[in-house]
Amino acid sequence: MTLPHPNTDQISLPIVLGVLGDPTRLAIVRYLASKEGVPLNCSQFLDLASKTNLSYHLAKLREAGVTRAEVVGTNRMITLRRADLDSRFPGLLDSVIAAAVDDPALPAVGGHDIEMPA
Amino acid sequence: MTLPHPNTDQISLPIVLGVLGDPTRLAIVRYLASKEGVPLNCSQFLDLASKTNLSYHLAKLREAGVTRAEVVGTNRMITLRRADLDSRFPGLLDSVIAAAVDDPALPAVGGHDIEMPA
DNA sequence: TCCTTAGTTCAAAAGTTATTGAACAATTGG
DNA sequence: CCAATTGTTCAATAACTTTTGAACTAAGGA
Repeated sequence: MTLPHPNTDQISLPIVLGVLGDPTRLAIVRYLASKEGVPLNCSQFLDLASKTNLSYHLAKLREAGVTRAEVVGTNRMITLRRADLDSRFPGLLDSVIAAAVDDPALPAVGGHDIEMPA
Repeated sequence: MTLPHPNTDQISLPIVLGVLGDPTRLAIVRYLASKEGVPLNCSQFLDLASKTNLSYHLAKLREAGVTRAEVVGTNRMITLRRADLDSRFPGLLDSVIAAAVDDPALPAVGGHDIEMPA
């Protein structure tokens, strides 16, 4: 069970820009960047949209080549395709993320802090 | 007769990305970047779309803060708002343009060379 | 003034994207 | 096996975007 992803050389500039031109998806990318290395499942993003709608936005990000989704049990572990994006469009992701970090208009993931189980 | 433009601090990241996520508009921006310093009028871009449609795309770019349009007689002289974009989103425009220059899928402005009057 | 050039505006049509809820599938833990 | 968890798919709808042609404005040159 693997999900379809474009190869690095198939990643399209206008498609990536179009996909990032949505506040929900930009918020997802910003959060992924802030947790780089930590694979996150889809439920992390339920602050941003309904489950169904997240499935849609996460599929857009994956199909554009911005994220990778690995199936682990019933979870999809989502990561940024940073190395692929950096090699395809040098500097682009860094500048987008830097700008997104400073954007107060973007919705936030996890307004309340992560709870540790007791 | 001046056209409405956002202030630098009103330029929105998702709106800019969304506006650039269109091959016609990305081709316009790429061409403007290749002719930086030279103000171009709208007719330069008629290779890319009909006059009416260009008016629409150029308005989108202007309203997003990507370009500036100055009214000179019956012409609108279009320039990239590079300094404003660089200050608002450092590195973003450079990386987008660098990637766009290498993108063979984008439509070209002026497939034939500019004709000098005899 | 009349004609041309440059570009806009408007309304309609076509196309695309986002959002929803209900139903579904697959894995895991009890 | 059963129930819960995780996420997808589907069809419908709503909302937005793109494209078009016809009509228009405004400036400039003959």
